[in-house]
Amino acid sequence: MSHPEKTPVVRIAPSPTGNLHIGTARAALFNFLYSKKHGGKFILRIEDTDKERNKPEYEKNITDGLSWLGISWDEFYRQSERVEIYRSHLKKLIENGKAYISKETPLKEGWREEVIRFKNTNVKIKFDDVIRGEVEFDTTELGDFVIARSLDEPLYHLAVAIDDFEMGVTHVIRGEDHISNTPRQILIAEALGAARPIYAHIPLILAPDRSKLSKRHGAVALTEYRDRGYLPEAMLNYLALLGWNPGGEEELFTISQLIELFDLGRVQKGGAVFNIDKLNWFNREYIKQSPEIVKKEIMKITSTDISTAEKFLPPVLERISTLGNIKNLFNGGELDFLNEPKCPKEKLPWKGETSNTAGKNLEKIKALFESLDEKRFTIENIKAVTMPFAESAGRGSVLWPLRYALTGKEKSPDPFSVAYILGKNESLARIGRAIKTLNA
RNA sequence: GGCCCUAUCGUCUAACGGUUAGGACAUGAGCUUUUCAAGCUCAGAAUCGGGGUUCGAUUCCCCGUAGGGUCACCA
Repeated sequence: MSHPEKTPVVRIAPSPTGNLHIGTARAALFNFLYSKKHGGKFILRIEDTDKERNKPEYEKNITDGLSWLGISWDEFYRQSERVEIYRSHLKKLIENGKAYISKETPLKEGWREEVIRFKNTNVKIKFDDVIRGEVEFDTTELGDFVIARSLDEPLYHLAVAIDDFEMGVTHVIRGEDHISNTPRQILIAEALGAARPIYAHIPLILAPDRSKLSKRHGAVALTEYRDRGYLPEAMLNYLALLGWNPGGEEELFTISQLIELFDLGRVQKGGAVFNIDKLNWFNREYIKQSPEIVKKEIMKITSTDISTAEKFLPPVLERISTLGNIKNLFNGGELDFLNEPKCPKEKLPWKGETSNTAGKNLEKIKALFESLDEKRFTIENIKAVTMPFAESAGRGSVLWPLRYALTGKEKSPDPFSVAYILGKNESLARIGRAIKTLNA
């Protein structure tokens, strides 16, 4: 199964009637991995035969999304630019008696009085699905289905069959929702005299309620995830492992490793629930490997310089699963302490202790901080000078007032990290103000 | 409803018919601890049911059951 006789030609065929769905993105990924692994060709074909519902911005969203993921295509087509090809095949089908012009009584508005129907031979169609094995349909129930509104207006099944034929597509790797379309397309392909491609129907991506993932379940557009601050490597890795896995216990893979390992035969049969927690985990893993991106984001949000961003990096990395989370951290979140904090007198002392104690402890800290020159004002050194005193006077008694004086927040990173980020002068200034408050 | 597909922890999944049914995410507990986050350790958690085949079924077959997909002059 993983040793095709000929060089594979695969394709992804989205229609520009909506943004790139993550299910389509995953289908594209499987096609891409398969073609790269076997030195084949990957075609992007925009299925825009429905003039009513197509929009150019959706096509852009599709190409943007694929490019973002790192999926590139070898050939690009638009069905709307291929009417001549469909027309000539259609004519031939009619001449051969495989299709015919049919007079109709329109049942719906917009329906034609004349369409082109496929002459169904009412046979049983059996095909071998790489993932599912043998699948059989009785095509009798399909009747003489409509394949075109007119010579210049082909419908989906016709356009697909002709294109797959003309483009030499060897493997059709697509979502399971297409499985019932397959017999129709096989029928048309046979009438065309085309070789039958190998089919592989991959399981659907499901919502938590196990229904087909759709907009009502939240974000389904790939670019939404991009915009929320997921990294393409994380998304790619997660999507690849949804419904497929290489067998071992490793889960983190680069795209080239995925190409190396990919095997259609190991694709799962059942649908896979899209689990945002797992995606977040992947994203955290990749964010940790991309500190430069995080630094830039910090600089943008806090409008500070590179050295401050650098100092913020560790606490930020500990707290985010997406780039989008960074903003919250600095806007009212745990790292929002760059501006001068308001420290009410009653909040400064540790549990059940007096302002007097808090004030005295802060005085001592102040002296300890002053003993460090600016160059030596690092997390390690701050901790080294502070901890012995904190141990003797009581950790909470010393460290809570210190942390609160520096941040004015119930929740924040530890006081040593905060002091380091703020720097010696600012830290001393804040401690000084807190002492004043306590003495007032 | 017809047709088709599917079925291992809550989720993603591993296990050429022979394993104490493994891992990851999530969850819970403990450790650490000034708050928070992180980290570390541990724990709970699954083969849908019933029949076969077999010395032996998660694995193969059949029947149920459940879930999903699809039934356009959309793709």
